[in-house]
Amino acid sequence: MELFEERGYEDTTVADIAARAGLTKRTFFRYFADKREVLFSGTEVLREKFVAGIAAAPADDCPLDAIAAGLEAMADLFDEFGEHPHKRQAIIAANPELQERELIKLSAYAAAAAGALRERGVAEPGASLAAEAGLAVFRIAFEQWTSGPERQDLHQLIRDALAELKAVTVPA
Amino acid sequence: MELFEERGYEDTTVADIAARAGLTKRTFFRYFADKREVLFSGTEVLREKFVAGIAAAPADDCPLDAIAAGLEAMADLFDEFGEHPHKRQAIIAANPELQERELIKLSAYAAAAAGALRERGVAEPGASLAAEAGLAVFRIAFEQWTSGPERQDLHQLIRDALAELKAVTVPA
DNA sequence: GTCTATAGTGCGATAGAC
DNA sequence: GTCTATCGCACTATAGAC
Repeated sequence: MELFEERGYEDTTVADIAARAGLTKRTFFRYFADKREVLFSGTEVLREKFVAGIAAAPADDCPLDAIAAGLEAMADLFDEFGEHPHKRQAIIAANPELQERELIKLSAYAAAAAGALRERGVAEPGASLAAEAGLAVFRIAFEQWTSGPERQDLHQLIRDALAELKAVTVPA
Repeated sequence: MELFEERGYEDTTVADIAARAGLTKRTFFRYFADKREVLFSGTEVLREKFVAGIAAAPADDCPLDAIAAGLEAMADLFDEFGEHPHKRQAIIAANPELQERELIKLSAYAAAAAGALRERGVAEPGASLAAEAGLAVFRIAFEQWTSGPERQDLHQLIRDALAELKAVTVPA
């Protein structure tokens, strides 16, 4: 993170990162599958919270509301991360290759969420659709949270986005 | 496509591709920003159809239905492509890096669709949410179309997925 | 067209923990 | 003595500079 903030992601080589950590390039690649992954490892906690939140949602929640419960559970974690998510997101926003990795991670979250819904008895393709729609809610809320003017409440942004999604899916 | 089908994407080098086309590696990179892009260039037509379809939707369509109209317009094109989309998708499905590129392209479609909705007077963040949800519909329908058992109707799959999405967003 | 930097891999050597 | 982490080095392919 220090190096990425100093010189930017592209101008930081894996050798630079390894040297700063007191290791060699070879060892870096023992821990991270590729250079991008260094910014994305350690996010398994988020997915676990997400999935657990879906499982713990009230049984009579509709699929999308169950996903929303998972998103809010996940949002709890962000409250404890301080400035880190904002800095990290700024780096990602500046690099298309990092955005690609971000998208595939979110896509994995959607797949996990769809699985959690199926556990609740939701059939396909409804489970996958609700999961993807829920992730759309998260993307928009998170984007507002990181790029927005001041310290906003991520939970509230998620709830607002969810209501907004429901509003655009019914005839005007 | 020939080389990718013969040896797989990973085991085909840019030099191989260039040689098969009677060109040099350097010329390949004049046409394609990177190796992956060779499978994704030429898709601008799809996005244009998509956006035009949204603009042409009935004025009283709700945002999501306008997106659906765009998706169906885009689906018209696939009817003319024969076996190509299925072959292409099989190659993409086998390679995570290609999936990343696919996701960022779809994300660009969503951004374009959100723009088209704003042209129709839909405010943010509703426009982006409807666009992302609509793309979710496309992803699921397209996935069924390419991986499904037999020659199915993409239009019908899109309509079904749309109905399914609406169903999972309302209380049970 | 040439030349170079960097990502990423394969393999073997080495050192330390238990 | 075994197991594991790091290292060193050679090598290929992408990608970009000139």
